[in-house]
Amino acid sequence: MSAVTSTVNVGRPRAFDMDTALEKALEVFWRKGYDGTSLSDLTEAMGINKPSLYAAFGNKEQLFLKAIELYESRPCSFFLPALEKTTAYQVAEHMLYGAAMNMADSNHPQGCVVVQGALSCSEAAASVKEALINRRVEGEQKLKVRFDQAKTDGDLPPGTDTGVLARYLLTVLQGMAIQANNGACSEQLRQVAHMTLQAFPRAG
Amino acid sequence: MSAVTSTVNVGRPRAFDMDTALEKALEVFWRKGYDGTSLSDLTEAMGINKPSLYAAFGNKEQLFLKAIELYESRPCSFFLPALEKTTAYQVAEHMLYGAAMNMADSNHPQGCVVVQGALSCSEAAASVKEALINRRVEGEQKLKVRFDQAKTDGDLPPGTDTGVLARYLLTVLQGMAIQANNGACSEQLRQVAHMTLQAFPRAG
DNA sequence: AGATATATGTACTTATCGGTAAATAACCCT
DNA sequence: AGGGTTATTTACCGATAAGTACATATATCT
Repeated sequence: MSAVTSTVNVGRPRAFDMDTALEKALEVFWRKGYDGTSLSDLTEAMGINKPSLYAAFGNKEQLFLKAIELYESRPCSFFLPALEKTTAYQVAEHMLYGAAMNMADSNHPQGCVVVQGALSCSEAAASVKEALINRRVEGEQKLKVRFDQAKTDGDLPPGTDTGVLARYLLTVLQGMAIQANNGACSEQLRQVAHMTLQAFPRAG
Repeated sequence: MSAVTSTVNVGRPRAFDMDTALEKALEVFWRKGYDGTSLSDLTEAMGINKPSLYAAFGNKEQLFLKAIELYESRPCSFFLPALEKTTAYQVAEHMLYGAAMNMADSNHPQGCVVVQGALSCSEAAASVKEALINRRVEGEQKLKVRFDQAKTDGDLPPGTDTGVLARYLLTVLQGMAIQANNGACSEQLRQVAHMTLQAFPRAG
């Protein structure tokens, strides 16, 4: 009776788990980038055939975007949780050390898929490149807003340019993604995190 | 008589200028990355046909590597010249402000082709990815050596960890490449450069 | 049991990928 | 003018790209 698509268990059940298949797709996109990943790479890693992929996820682009969503909502992600810390300094600290830990973790590809998934790319990938830029810019904006709050909280000096501070932090984080791709280990990234905090304005 | 390939003007002369063709190729690789660039993209931009490209430059991979060589030896490149400055601080300053100027320059693609040319890529691009990683790591090593010199010159405090300092600076520079791709303008990158120098140890 | 609905595997499509064979054109040297 | 050498053009190669048609398999609902 309902006009919306029913979600009852009718028809042949899916033979694979969508979440784990999406995890596999994320892993491939992360390692090879959008242009560098073929559908064969994806179906092989996900353990399904192309028609199943298309039926479940739409197409390559939509699969990529869903993988990015998964990436950002994973338990091991560090960006949004860091915003919850009580002071601006702690936010920065948590973000930088979280990145140092996560980006060089050998349990998954190095770096950050939002940075390296479609940086320089073909015209076919232009829309996903834009989507990733938006994610990065929105993250920077969220951090700026958090720092604005910190200013009214009094844990940042009144004269602080929160936009520059947020951009500086994001620049280092994005640079750490490149460093991780260079082969830098967590300890080396931690040292960079430590130096970065030297430039951070302490509680006024 | 000579055993080496003669360079006399024998045979039909090349109808295009190799240097300007290589500039065009660089521009395309810079904008689209190695995987994202097709031979059609290249031949169209360079104004030549595929056999001419292969005869003059070998293949796609060799053309890419030659384009990178050109990139690093261009007059507007800022990394190596900065190493010539007289103090460690001036080296850092020159490098950071040079990057701010160059990476957001709208006369060419944004960012840095050594960073974004083959970050996450297909297996076909694995060798060029390695080549770019080597370039980045070698740049970092050169900067460390320069800072070691600065330490003996007495313009860095004796306790300075030059490896960390070099890595910190490279991290920011590589992050600035991402920021430029995000659409950041030179002035915004200059602000990041300024903040970065806050964490820099001043002359002891 | 039979109808309906969804998922699956196989095989296919069209387009493009990187790369090349072969014929022709344009130069220098004798 | 003719031979030697190299560049250019056109047309092609096999492989792979993303995406799909279709027949079959497996579930629920009546």
